[in-house]
This record gives sequence, C-alpha cells and structure tokens, in this order.
Amino acid sequence: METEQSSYLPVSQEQKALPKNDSYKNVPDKKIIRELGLKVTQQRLLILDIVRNGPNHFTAQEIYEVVTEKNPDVGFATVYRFLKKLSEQHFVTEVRMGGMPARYEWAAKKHHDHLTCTRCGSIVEFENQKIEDLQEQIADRHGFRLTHHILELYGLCGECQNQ
Amino acid sequence: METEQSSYLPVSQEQKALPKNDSYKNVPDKKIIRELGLKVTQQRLLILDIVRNGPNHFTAQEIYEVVTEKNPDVGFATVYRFLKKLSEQHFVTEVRMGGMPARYEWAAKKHHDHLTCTRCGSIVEFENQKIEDLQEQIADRHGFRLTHHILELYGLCGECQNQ
DNA sequence: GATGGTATTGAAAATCATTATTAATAGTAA
DNA sequence: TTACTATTAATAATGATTTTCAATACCATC
Ligand SMILES: [Mn+2]
Ligand SMILES: [Mn+2]
Ligand SMILES: [Zn+2]
Ligand SMILES: [Zn+2]
Repeated sequence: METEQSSYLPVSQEQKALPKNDSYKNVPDKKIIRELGLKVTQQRLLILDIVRNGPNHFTAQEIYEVVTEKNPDVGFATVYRFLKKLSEQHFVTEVRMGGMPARYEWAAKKHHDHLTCTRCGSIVEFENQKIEDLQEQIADRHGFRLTHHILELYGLCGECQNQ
Repeated sequence: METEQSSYLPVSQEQKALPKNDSYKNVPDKKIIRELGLKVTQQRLLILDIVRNGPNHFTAQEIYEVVTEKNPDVGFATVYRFLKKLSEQHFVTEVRMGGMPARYEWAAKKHHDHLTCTRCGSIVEFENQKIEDLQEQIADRHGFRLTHHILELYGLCGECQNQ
C-alpha cells in the first residue's frame, strides 16, 4: 500500500454528487439544462431527450446518428460538447472499456455497475450495496471523501464459455 | 438489471490468468520474454527492466523516456508493442482513468485496486478481499466466469479537502 | 415584439494516444 | 557462419475527442 503522485492532471474536479436514485425522473429536460448553467437550445433538447429515453450505454457516435435523423444539421462536436458537460456534472456516466469509444448512460437513475463478456460484448448491470459500503470504508480509512467510482467486471458469459 | 448487446468487439479474449502473488519475483527478464513466446532483444530487456524495477503506474510515454536515456535508438512503437504483449498476457495491468493515456504496472505482484484523488492526482493502492469475493459471487450469480476487473475509487484526499 | 450582448453552434482543423506499414536489422537454430 | 524470420525504427495512418472560429441562436432588457 503506497501513495504516489501522478504527473497528469485530474480527470475532473467536480464534486457535486447527484442523488443515487432517479429523483430527476419527472424533471423536464429544460430544467436540467438550466441546472447545468447552460442555455436551452434545440440541439441540447434533442440530445438530452435521446440520452434520457433512448438506448442505454450509447457512444457519442450512436447518439449523433439518432440525433441527425430528427435534425440533420446538428454537429458532431455539439454532441461531444454536451455529453461532456453532462458527465462533468455526473448527469451521465462515462464508461470506458479498453481503448474503445466512451459509452454514456443517464446517471440520475439508480446507480449500478457492469459485468461485461469480453467475447460477445454482452453487458449485465448489477448493484451490490455491500461493495458500495466497503468502498466507503476504504476511502474513510485513507482520509478520502469519495465522489464516484468505476467497477467493471470482465469475463465470459455462460454461452461464451461453451464456445 | 438487464442484459444487452454491445455493437463493439471485445477488448481482449485473453483468459490465462497469472497467479495473484509475485511468483515471478526471481524469474529473470529473459525467461519471462521467452515465456511470452518472443525473442529476447535488447529493447525488450531494457523495457522489461524498467517495467519491473522502475516507478509504478507509468505511461508508455514515461517508459519511453526512461528507455531512451539508456539507449536513444529505441523506438516509441516498440515500447507500445511490447507493453501490449505484456498486458495481453496479464504480465502488466493496464489502468485507464478518463480519457488519459493508459498507465501500466507490473501485475505479477499482488493484486490491488486504486483510490485516486481527482484534484492532486495522488494514488493510494489498496486490497480488499471481501470485495474480491463479492465480485466472484456476482459473476457466479449471472453465470459468468471472471477474468479480470477494474475497481477505481475517485474522490478528494485529506489535504485536498482543505483546499 | 425588437435589439444587443454573449453563449452556442457547425464545420473543419488540430490533437493525442495508439496502431499499422515497411524496408532494414538482429536473434537464433542449424 | 549462414539463412530464415521475428523484430525494429521511423513514419504514416487511424480513430476518438477537442479546439478553433466565424456565423447564429438564446434571452434579458427594453
Ligand atoms: Mn449501465
Ligand atoms: Mn497500482
Ligand atoms: Zn459472451
Ligand atoms: Zn488530493
């Protein structure tokens, strides 16, 4: 057990944690955008709608494709910019496995972690309160105050174990 | 709790797990390189020496800089290539936080996870057998056989909590 | 409802980490 | 040594994400 200094800048200095349950379920998109300190634009409304109601675990590219079906003039950079804002404020969670494009998911819903099959790519979401508690204990023990964590389990799913 | 399909290919299909303790402590670099099924080259010896005996949690860039101090003719791509081989066979662990360059560490030593301060970048290593066990239980419950996992805790260290 | 200041945008270029290509070189079995 | 390949350095290519910047859309104020 050791402590050392990284020569890189921190990922994010965000500290404001979002409630772990989906207390935002009935909050309209506009309100959420304002809560981020941003102006309400057509692009952001479009993107946020898909982020909240579309498929889970999407990439920026995937979001972009759905967005442009409804409005072909939305730029790729805008999707990236807004996803970044959302993840900085923990409204979406950024999941990165390996060197692949980041995947995002609406985070205001109940917290969970992921169990991923490295062969077929299937993803199981799970929640385990004991692990969450143990994480807090570990942080306490080292004088840290936790803001977030990444727990990703990798292995082979049942099917893939039989080739 | 849901299962879904990712449209991306898996990160790695490696399954061979390395013993969790440092059973390689007294194994010479040459032997390890041969065990990887690779030829023993000056470059690989140089790189492996630094990986095993140099600072922990290094980036490919950092390794490269140290390597070139001893032999300025070693190429950057060679460092990447060899680190990749090592991580494919689980001799080194690849740690990615956010979108930053991957960090590597010699993995034949005891397994552990990380607690990182998002403000100053300090890293605490920890190990928690209860969490490890719970992870196995979760995998079992879903019919998975685990190969590896990522557990990274983020927060503010004691010092950074007081600005 | 019009206006003006400023945040936001799309398009494109830039960046950054990582990988692929390729002709030259070095490791190794015989 | 020799001969056969794997490996290498250099460089180009890739792919995701970010930045730049001039044009445009919000929205507070009139
Ligand atoms: Mn999820
Ligand atoms: Mn470590
Ligand atoms: Zn599978
Ligand atoms: Zn700190």
